[in-house]
Amino acid sequence: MTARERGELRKSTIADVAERAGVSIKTVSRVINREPKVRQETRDRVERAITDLRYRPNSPGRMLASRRSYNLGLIYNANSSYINSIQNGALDACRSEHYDLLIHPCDYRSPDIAEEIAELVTGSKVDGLLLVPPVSDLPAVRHLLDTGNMPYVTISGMTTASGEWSVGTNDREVSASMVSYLAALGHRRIAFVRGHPDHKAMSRRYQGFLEGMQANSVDVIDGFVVQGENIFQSGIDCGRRLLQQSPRPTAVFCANDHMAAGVMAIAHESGVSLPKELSVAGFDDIPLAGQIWPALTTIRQPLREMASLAATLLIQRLRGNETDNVARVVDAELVTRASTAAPASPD
Amino acid sequence: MTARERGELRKSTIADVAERAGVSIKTVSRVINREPKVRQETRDRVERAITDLRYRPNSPGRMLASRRSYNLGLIYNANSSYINSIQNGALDACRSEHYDLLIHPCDYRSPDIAEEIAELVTGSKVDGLLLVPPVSDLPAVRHLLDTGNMPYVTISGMTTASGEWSVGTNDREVSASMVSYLAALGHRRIAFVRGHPDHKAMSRRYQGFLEGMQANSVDVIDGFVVQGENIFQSGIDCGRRLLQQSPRPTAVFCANDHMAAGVMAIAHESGVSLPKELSVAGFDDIPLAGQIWPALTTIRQPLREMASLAATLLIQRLRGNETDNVARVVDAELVTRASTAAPASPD
DNA sequence: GTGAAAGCGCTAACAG
DNA sequence: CTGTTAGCGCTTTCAC
Repeated sequence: MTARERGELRKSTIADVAERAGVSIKTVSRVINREPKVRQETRDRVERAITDLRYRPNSPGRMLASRRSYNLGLIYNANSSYINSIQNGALDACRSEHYDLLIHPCDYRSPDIAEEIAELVTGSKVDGLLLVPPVSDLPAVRHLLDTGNMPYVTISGMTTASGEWSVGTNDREVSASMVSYLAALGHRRIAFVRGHPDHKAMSRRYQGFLEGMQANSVDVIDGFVVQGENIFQSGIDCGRRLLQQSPRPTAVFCANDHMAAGVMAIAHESGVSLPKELSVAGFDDIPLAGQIWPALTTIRQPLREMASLAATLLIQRLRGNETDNVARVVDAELVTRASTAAPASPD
Repeated sequence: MTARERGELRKSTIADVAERAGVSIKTVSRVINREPKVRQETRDRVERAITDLRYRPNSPGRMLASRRSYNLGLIYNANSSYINSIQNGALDACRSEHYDLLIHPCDYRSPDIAEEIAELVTGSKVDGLLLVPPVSDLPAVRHLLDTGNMPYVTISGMTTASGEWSVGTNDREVSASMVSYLAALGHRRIAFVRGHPDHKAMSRRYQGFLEGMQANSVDVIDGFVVQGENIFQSGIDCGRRLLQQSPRPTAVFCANDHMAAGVMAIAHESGVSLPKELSVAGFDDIPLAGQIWPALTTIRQPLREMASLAATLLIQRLRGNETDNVARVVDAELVTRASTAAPASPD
């Protein structure tokens, strides 16, 4: 009678299982790890013992012996509002590959951020890293990734460094297509609210705006491009500045949804009717976009899918399945809702 | 010359540090773990060696030997929209106590959810659990917690079981005070949108609504209490039903902010002006609440603080600092914004 | 197919 | 205050 059967608290170990099944611990290990070379009859016997004893492999023991944690580390800036989707995507992949996710928010202005990240890998808490901007764009972090010999994949990062493992999206192209959409509605006075300068993706969106304007032969008007900071309040501020222009823009394209919500709030407050007098468009398609009124036309950045793909790539990398194409791009798509319409009085 | 100094990839171990500092590995261990009884001079020497060798303690080694993971597991339902605040709160506490957070979303309808959770603890991946409803309210999970001998703290859960480690909030009382606030504005036709029946906290909010109505001698009107499901769309549905009543309610109190946003959207769409013709109030104070227009009057549920407290309690529990008062309550507070006002034509 | 032996890197218990 | 010894529970290596 084992300790377990006597109702004692001691967890059963691989040795208990081996004894009960009448095999060696190595064989139990093989069964646990789904190794092929075990006779079916033996496998069954071991599995029965495992069930009977309610055996569950001890994670630290396995980690120590195998030198793998089966954990991925998700590194992000502490107050990112996008982390939810990314996390969910990463979890989607982890779940199917039997990995766990250790989340590690950090202050991207902290001086020893690279040290902190390195410790996760060097201390064997995680096998690899998933990184999100702006943390992933920091020089110190770049240097760590380039030289530190640690498996990683970035999500939505700079995508400039060659050989970098990354998953990105087509910010620029799709931003241009938003401008085309607005132009097709008849807008000629189109404003743009730029995103935070520390986020490289934001510059790409601005580039896309410029390209779209040019492609549609719409002039970029002085004072119609304003600098925001990605948050709601800066949308309010930028919106106020834009509404003071005369003539006003008929459409505002914002580099993210939070700022678009701010622009809409100030428009409401100023008695500017949406979308009749002002069309507003955002970028990201956060949940808010569908829940404000009028519902926001935006661009769905497939963050969850991107993160899932990133985690899958990372796990492949950890397994040594080297792939040639390590920089992947997932397409974003235009989502038209009620916040955009033809301008009331086309030029 | 050590391997490290030769630029090799092998990570240095406690033995390397001991050798370099001229002490035993046990002394190095003491320094790492901040144990008191080490002479300052020795400590300095060890610390220098650690720096020189870029030594970082191997987590699995320490986990295996100490039988602790220094990880907390955060268990929540996969598509919870509140998890962000909770996660951040838990991380606040973890960070200062040198714990890491392993996140574990699950499908609360899954039959083997208890097994899944048990495995985290039994497999020594985490030392203790932080649980959020509805997962924490499931009978199978309750049973596991009651009998499984695993350290845990629930957040915002049932708070009925005595002896349960929990952090809750005063949903009922504060819901009543929202009614008092609306009544003080002059509202007499107050509607309520109930939350998802699987969430116990939602029933408490409804109870609070009823109590508030009674305390203010306001009648609960037939057809003014409707059943929602916590999500935006159900707010739209419930709002539509309420607006069809005649006379209409002058105020709608919703059991959460998502539903309040839905009510506001359908009001906008129906040309009902907010807050003049209809006041809307929510519960939770999610980021959305401040970003819709008009900004939503709601109740700030201090989820982040609650989670931080829960994690702190859990860590105390893991350290054996038994506390008498294991059920804590953190007060929620009324946040008045622009979505509520005196009714246009008081009865 | 299966097993025996040797660690993985650390801490616990105790000895000094 | 410091060191020695003996594992923690598993995988790895290699032998059979």
